Amino acid sequence: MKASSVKARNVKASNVKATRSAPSCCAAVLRSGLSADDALRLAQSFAALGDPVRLRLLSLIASSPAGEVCACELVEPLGKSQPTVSHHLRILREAGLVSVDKRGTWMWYRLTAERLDEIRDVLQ
Amino acid sequence: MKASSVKARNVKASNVKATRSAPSCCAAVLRSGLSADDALRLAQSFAALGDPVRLRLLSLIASSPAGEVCACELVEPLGKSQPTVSHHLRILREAGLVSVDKRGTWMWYRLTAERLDEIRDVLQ
DNA sequence: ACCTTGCATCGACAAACGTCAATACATTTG
DNA sequence: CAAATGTATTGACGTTTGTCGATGCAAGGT
Repeated sequence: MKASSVKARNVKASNVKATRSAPSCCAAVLRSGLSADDALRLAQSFAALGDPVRLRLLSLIASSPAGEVCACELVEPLGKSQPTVSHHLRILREAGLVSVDKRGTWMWYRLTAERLDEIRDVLQ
Repeated sequence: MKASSVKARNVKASNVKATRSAPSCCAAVLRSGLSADDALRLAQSFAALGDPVRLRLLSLIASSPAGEVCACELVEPLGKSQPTVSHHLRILREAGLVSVDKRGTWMWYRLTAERLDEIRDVLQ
């Protein structure tokens, strides 16, 4: 019993700065140890998926026959304002989950399959 | 004021068996349409994964040889307070990502593989 | 040039979240 | 019983997040 309760109480210390390189490796996170830094980066990816509007955005883009969707087609089906949709698309972009191609006035979004694969593998 | 109700003796554990729960199947979300309701439920699961502390908790539990870990062993390695760890464990529990077994004074946590599989499949 | 359209950014606001100290609860032990 | 220990809950706090209206900014069409 008494498992180390008298240990340092305040170890706020996130002294972790020795970021392990090989950022994309971290496969099978659920089987090995996970550093605080790795956990933070990964959590940001999952957080990007942790919103219903963003999931519906991904779904809309994914189910497009052409593999890409103009941003102008993403506002109405979601029932959110245009700035809100733009905001969510930005988060997906920054998380590497979608890429965008500007053609004329239009922004065409498509999924980034590699990133989705990476995230999926983490849960393996 | 979530007014947590029941005292989770054995937690409702996995009701996921061969078939998915009642709501809907929502497999391969990224290929078909996603209703607002489905998106909300799914987003809650991803949101549960969207925090570095919770990812490290899952990692610690997953990497345990016995397949389960006493909550008392999860506080110190995270450098967070006991209430904070308890809070995160609750979120993981409610997301169905871990199950808990109370033995004596101790709470033993283990991963819910089925739920992790479900979530992973959604990204397929 | 003007006007129109598509999209991003800004500013503000409420709601949700992560965190901790204090406290309550439950179980084991003396 | 009482004391001790492992966990959960409460209450409070600062921070982050989702949302929208207003605005800015390109690019096209007239």
